[in-house]
Order: sequence, then structure tokens, then C-alpha cells
Amino acid sequence: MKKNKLIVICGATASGKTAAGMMLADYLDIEIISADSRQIYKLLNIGTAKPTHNELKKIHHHFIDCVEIDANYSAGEFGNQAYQTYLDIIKRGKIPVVIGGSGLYIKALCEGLFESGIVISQEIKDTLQNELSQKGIEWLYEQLRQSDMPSYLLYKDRNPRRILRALEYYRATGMALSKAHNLYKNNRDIEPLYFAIDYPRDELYGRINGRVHQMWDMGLANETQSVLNMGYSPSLNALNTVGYKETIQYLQGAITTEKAIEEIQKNTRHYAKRQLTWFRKIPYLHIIPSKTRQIVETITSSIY
RNA sequence: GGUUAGGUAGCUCAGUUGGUAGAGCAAAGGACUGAAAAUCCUUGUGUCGGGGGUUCAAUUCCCUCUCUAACCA
Repeated sequence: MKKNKLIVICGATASGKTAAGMMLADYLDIEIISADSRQIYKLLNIGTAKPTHNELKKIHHHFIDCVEIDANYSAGEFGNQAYQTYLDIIKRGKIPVVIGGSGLYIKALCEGLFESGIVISQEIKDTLQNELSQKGIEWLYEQLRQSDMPSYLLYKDRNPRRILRALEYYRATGMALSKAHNLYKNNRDIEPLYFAIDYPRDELYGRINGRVHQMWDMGLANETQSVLNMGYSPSLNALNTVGYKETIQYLQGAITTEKAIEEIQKNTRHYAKRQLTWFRKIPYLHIIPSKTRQIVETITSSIY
């Protein structure tokens, strides 16, 4: 099967991905598939640095503002939906361009996560959550040893999220997650062309610090307050997001404005660092210096 | 000028009954196939403010200088 090339622009937060997309649109007839796990939510605008109304009007963006803030969403779901969107864009004769900072979302779209069609019940998840808080991570880890040896060896760091995930899959299906990974491969007929926008670290951190101030001045606190006023719980996954979790603390009176801004800046830097770790390992990654002209030139020249 | 409390890792501090020191945070690196802006792992040598003294040995005791804070003049 001949694989279709797919342009993917990644990069840490605040590295100018949106702007790069806008530049590209002047040269190519593109539609953007956003691979961003937070811009996908409705109501979260300022803190997620969503593209502006004008930008959204200029280029058709997919997967922005399309999930309720209290919905359970996942990378796998995104991967499948975005793949359909990708096929549709191709069919209409346009060029799809993936832009985003969520590494796992990009992977889910371009490579596909494993696919077994299993939906895990809330009951199983809640039970495991209780076991974690009552019996502790070591007990769960031991459960994993008995049910899924490869995962047991893989998750030596005792990351509760990953152990929980492996166990819930096992309890729901009776099959080890590691086995399912090998059994249900999901190959996509996509040949991704990865481009990463690169900034010197201190310059990137400077941009992040500046942008957080902008967000605050644009009314991040008001936006957060109005979401809470609608009755949504502060513990929603969507609100467990850099920018919002600190602002919630501020609104609750736990920290000052200055502290909130500092914390958001710091946590955004941490986030950016994790993104860079993820992107660095992508094979055949084209690294583009942070000059928009070069971004367009590099991308257009490499797709033909 | 005087008194007191301090000057220990980038920051906030702990500690050594004298044998050259350790936490948290920051920072850096890493993992991550359905919660991923999430979650988790690894990494700590620094003239222990300067100088002198006592001692086999001082960052730790003594003297002195210096800086900071508070209070008293």
C-alpha cells in the first residue's frame, strides 16, 4: 500500500506553531488537524492559547472546541476521529497539516494506538482507584506481576497511571495489556513528515514567561471563574491543566496573583521540557530554526 | 555606636556532642499505546562569609574583621 505523506508540525508550547500554520496557508491549500489535548475542550480559550477567531476563520481547523469540558476523552479516541478527518480532507483535495504539542495525540493519529474496541467500565476504574488509595501502589504493582509480567517489568518506576491502566485492561478483558499491544496493531497508511520548531532553551522560556503575563492580562482568572460558575467541578481532568489549576488556587484565595503567575510560568516550563523530551526521540525529525520564513520553505520544499 | 540573631548547593533551610555536609524547591536528563498541559523515574562538591588561634584534625570551639536583619541609642 502506498503511504500518503502527512505534514506534522510539532514543538513546545509557545514555539509559534499556530503562526507557522498561518504562514503555510499562504502557500498551500491546507486544513489543520489540531493535536492538542486541551484546545480540544470548549470554554478553555485563554489558558490554552487557542488560535484567535480570525485565525480560525482564515483556515479550517479541526479538533478545536469540540469536546465538552466534563467529557471523558482520550488520545485513542482522538487518534481514530482525527484519522477519519484526515481521510476526509484528502478526499476533498486539500492538504491536511497536523499541528500540535500533545505527543501522544500525534502518535495516536499517525501511527494509531492498538485497537481492540474495548471500553472499560467506570466501575472497574473506580474499584482500582479505591484499591490504590487503600492498599497502596506496591499492592497494585504486585497484582500486575501476577497478571502481566511484561508490563510489570516495563513499569518499574511504579507510575500509578500506567499500572492502573494495565490492570483495568486486564480486569476488563482477561488479557494482559502488553499482549493486546502486540496482538491488535493498528497500522495506518500514513507517512508522517515531522517538523519541530526549535528555540534556544532560554529564549523559549522567555517567550513562555511573557505569554503567561499576557494570558493573565487577557482575563484568565475571569475565564476560569466563569467556568466554575457554570457548576463544573475544579477537579475535572480538563481543569487539571497548567494555567487553570493554579488560577483555581488563586480564586480560592490560596495564593496571590504574583504567586499564581510564577507557578503557571514554572509549570509551563516543566511542560515544555517534557514536550521536548518527547519530540527529541521522533525518528527523521526535521528541526526548523524559529524563523517563520524558513519554516515555510523547509516544509514546502520537502513535500515535493 | 550598642545588643541580639544570622551568613552552609541557584533559592529556602537542616546538620556535624570537632573527623571537610544533606533535604525541599529550582535546574538538567529520561520514561510514557486510550486521563498525556496528565502521571512517573534519575541526577546534589558546595573556598559550610574572610582572616587568625586552639587541636593530630575546625564548617563545627575561641578571637577578629565583614555583610544582613531586628531592636536599643
